[in-house]
Amino acid sequence: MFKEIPSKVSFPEMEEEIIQLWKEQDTFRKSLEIRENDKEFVFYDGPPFATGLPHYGHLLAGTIKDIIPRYQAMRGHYVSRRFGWDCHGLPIEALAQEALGLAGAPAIKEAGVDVFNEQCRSMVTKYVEEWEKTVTRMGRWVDFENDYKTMDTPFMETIWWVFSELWKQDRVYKAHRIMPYSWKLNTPLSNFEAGRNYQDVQDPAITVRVKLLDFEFEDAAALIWTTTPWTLPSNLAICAGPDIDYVAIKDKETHQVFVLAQARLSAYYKKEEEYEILKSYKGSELKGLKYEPIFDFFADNENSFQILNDDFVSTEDGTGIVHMAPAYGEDDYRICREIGIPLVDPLDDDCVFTAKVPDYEGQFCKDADKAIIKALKHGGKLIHQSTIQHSYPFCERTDTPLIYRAIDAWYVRVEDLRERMLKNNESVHWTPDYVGEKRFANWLADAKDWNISRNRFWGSCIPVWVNVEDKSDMICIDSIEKLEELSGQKVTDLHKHYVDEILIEQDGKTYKRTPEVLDCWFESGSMPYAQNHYPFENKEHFEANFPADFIAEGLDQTRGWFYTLMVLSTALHDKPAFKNVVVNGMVLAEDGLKMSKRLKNYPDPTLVINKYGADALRLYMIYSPVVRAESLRLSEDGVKNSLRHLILPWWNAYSFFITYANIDGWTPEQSVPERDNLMDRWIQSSLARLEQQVTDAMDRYDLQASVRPFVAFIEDLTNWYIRRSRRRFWKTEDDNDKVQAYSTLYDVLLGLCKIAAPFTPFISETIYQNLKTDVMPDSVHLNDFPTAADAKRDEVLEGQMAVVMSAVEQGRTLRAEYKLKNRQPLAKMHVVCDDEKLLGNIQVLESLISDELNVRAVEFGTDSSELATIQAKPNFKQLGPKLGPLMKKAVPLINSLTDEQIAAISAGETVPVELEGKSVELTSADIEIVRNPKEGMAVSAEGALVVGLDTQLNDDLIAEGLAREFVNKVQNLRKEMDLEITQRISIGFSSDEEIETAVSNHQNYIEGETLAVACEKAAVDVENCTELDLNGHSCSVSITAAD
RNA sequence: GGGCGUGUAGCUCAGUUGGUUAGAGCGCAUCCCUGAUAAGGAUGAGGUCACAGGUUCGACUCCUGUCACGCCCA
Repeated sequence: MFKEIPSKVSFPEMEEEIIQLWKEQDTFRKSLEIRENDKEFVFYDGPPFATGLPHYGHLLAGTIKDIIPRYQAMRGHYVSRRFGWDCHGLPIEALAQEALGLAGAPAIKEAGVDVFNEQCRSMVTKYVEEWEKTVTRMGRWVDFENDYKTMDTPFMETIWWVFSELWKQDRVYKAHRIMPYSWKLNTPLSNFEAGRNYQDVQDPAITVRVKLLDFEFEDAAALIWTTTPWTLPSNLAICAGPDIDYVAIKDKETHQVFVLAQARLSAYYKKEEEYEILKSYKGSELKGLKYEPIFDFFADNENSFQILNDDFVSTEDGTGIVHMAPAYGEDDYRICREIGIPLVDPLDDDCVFTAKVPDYEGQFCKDADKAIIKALKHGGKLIHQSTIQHSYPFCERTDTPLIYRAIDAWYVRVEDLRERMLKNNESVHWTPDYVGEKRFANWLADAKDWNISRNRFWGSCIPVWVNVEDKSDMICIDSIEKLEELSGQKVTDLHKHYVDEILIEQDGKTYKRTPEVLDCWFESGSMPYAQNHYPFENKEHFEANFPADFIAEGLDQTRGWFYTLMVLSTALHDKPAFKNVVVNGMVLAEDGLKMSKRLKNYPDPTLVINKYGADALRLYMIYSPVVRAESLRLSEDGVKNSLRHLILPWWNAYSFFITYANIDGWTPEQSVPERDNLMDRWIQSSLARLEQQVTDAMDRYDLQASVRPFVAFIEDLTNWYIRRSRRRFWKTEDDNDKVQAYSTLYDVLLGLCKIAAPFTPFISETIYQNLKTDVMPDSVHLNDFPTAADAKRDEVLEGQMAVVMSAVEQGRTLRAEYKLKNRQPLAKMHVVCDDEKLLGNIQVLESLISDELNVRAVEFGTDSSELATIQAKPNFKQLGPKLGPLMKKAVPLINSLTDEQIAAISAGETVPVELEGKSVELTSADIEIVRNPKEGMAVSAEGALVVGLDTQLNDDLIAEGLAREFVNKVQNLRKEMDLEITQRISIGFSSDEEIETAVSNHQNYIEGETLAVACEKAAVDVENCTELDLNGHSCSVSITAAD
């Protein structure tokens, strides 16, 4: 006996039970153990920041990261799945700052880096429990016990090793980075922090003339515009856009010659009469022109004081020529660095001018604006002066304006790796392909050196110790052992507050660690090595299992994890770090906007799971374009739909099986291998097809395509196989056919569980648990994925069935059209097809058609002329290339071919047609024959198949129709009375003569269908009788249970 | 501003190497069936395939441009 299925099933509750079962039986661990000696399928988990609760993006990625490993495990691989936690970086620092009430870097330093870092450490695990709960609830199998944390000492030690490898390759260098800087706090801020306090301010906006040297016009000057006059003493270049149009003009009032962008003329002159255009230039033509330094503090600076070109220049404001002070602007820095202009920074830590600029020494930079403007005016260099109101970032803590300036930074040289990275990327299989071939490849082709240092606290430290006397003298540490050896101290923790205390004394020199920590992307990119503590441990295992077979993350990781993995694996091993990658798109709210806690525009994930179940949510997400990097508008209705559309029908099929198997006492031991019934062979073939389709798609990592065939299969199973086979399970005699039916449905349901197991692990398990025998593995997930599909497929039979289904569909359409309800039997149906072979195929399945459409006989034939007319249509695909431009003329000719001509062509003859004086021979391949039902007949035509219904009714048919009507009403009454399916009854009825005759003529049928021991004309018992309407005849019926 | 992607029915999405009647589900309407019952089935209405050009005998599909949206970068 199978376990009875409760009449009301709650999928979420069922899932909770399965989670409990897996926990008790330790199924995940078992699934690993049974594969221990098999080939590894290597999966890397990209570590999430656990600074909040998981959202749909995580659930989606988690589902993908579950399905593929589950599938690969069932395909016979050992798939270890270690969860990863990203512990370092700003998100967690922000939480710690909040908890400690510290508003910025100086406050942290003041409170003590040790206090702060320990706070971070204690908070990392804050959400771990919730994460584990949700991830587990989604059905994801992942190892939380052997997880890796980026803050673990072994992990951090490997980070040092990775860094040292780059160092050895001379790939690490120090340069600058332009960052927002708080002069009040003496510290750089992250761009993230700077973005949180914008204020509207007024700044001076001045236009300055820069005297051009050796220009074709005398006394000519380029005009530049700036809102930061204090950066002008540090001006080292000016920049024009290469494609922007510039003009040299003569100011009619001052007779001076100015160069500026043509598009900006109107900003400086109200009328065209005020100037004369001398000549036009492209920005590229101005490139290289020298000019006289605005101030002479740095007049000797290398390569300086020339016009440069860059695309960043716009003509939206200013003059179209941009002043460059490389120490104070990101573009300035980048462009000047490319050309080899060393930066100058005459400000001290407080942003006060130093002696390098003696005129303004001691003045705070912004306060010097006035004096600088005055000096410019004095020197005749100021052309225009105004003020501008704009929004500008301020320091959160001190409410003082931030200064963008060059900060010391560490870089990894990446630009020379571009070609190797591109080559390595070619061997990666991306899903979808364009992300790798276009998006990622483009990004690699233009890769910039990677800034890996952060002026923060909670992170892996840059393992470089610098000679306090000579900053160019540095020692790179590659292991704990080495640091202990050089410092003579025991090293227990690699965080900043520990290692900063460690000094190295060597040859009488003292070395102190550089204060920066590493970008946490450096850690995620090092994860393949660091999670294994490579090369300190697991050396062989790592090397045998690198790169990973599979990773999966969101599209936003193109420049994140995917990139850093590629940079480091290319630098260290000249290989990609992963062979296959699935890129998912973003999950949006139903309104197409980002999900927002504030707007509450999305349903809480937990609520959705508890309402519809994780399987439904998994299916919904996977069966959508979001697994192909497109965005998904998540809708609760969609989740509901996947439940109703796939899970419920599947469950109903299973429930049907259990109900009848238990009634008949059928058990798997009674299973037989024979399949005499074509329906049985057909559904097994369908299952085999499903198996093939899913395997194909999964091997391509195409998840959406893996789910799609389930829809068709569930349809086949429920709406054709079971519906058409129900009677085989109901019939009372326990014959061979019935046993085969049970055997088939059992096999199919069991097979379906296995194929669906990676996608819907819960319902698959639930059904499996009830179906499995003692000799089968304890869990569906411990099975091998079915792969014997080829043997079970019968494509001929599948084709036959498709035609039968088409015939039935046409019959249904005709019944609907002629308002003949299915309970009314019809005498005859015509199925006509001039393809005898095809017809023969259908004929085999005659009973399916007659049964389904409730017709007494099906007449098969090859001559459709009585039912339909035929017409020829051109076969465009065939004729198009043959006729070319004559095609249009040929269409009406072919449409009007006579029946005789069509018959001749289809008989294999060729028929000549006149086209523009040319004769064209039409062959059977050139035309398609279309059949049109004759008017006034119940006929339908589709392709080669013509179906006709005999709509004539006689007394006999009407009587049978009434009997069926009678059965239907009685069955409804049984249900209303809540009778057991197997309960026997007695029927008493009273009605007119026609009904009486109908009932008595079909008494056996009625009693058989309704499980009645008697069905007799009886006096009406007013108490227990129900008044029925049988096709217009009234009838009183009373039903009583018969022992 | 740049790279990539997306735009097909009211909604969510399919649509094979270009072939003339562009499909499915949901929703809606009408009907059917009900011993699978949180069911199931059929039929119908609903589309200038974002827009504009081009290539072609023929374009949802290929090319160019425009617009809208998304992701990343600047």
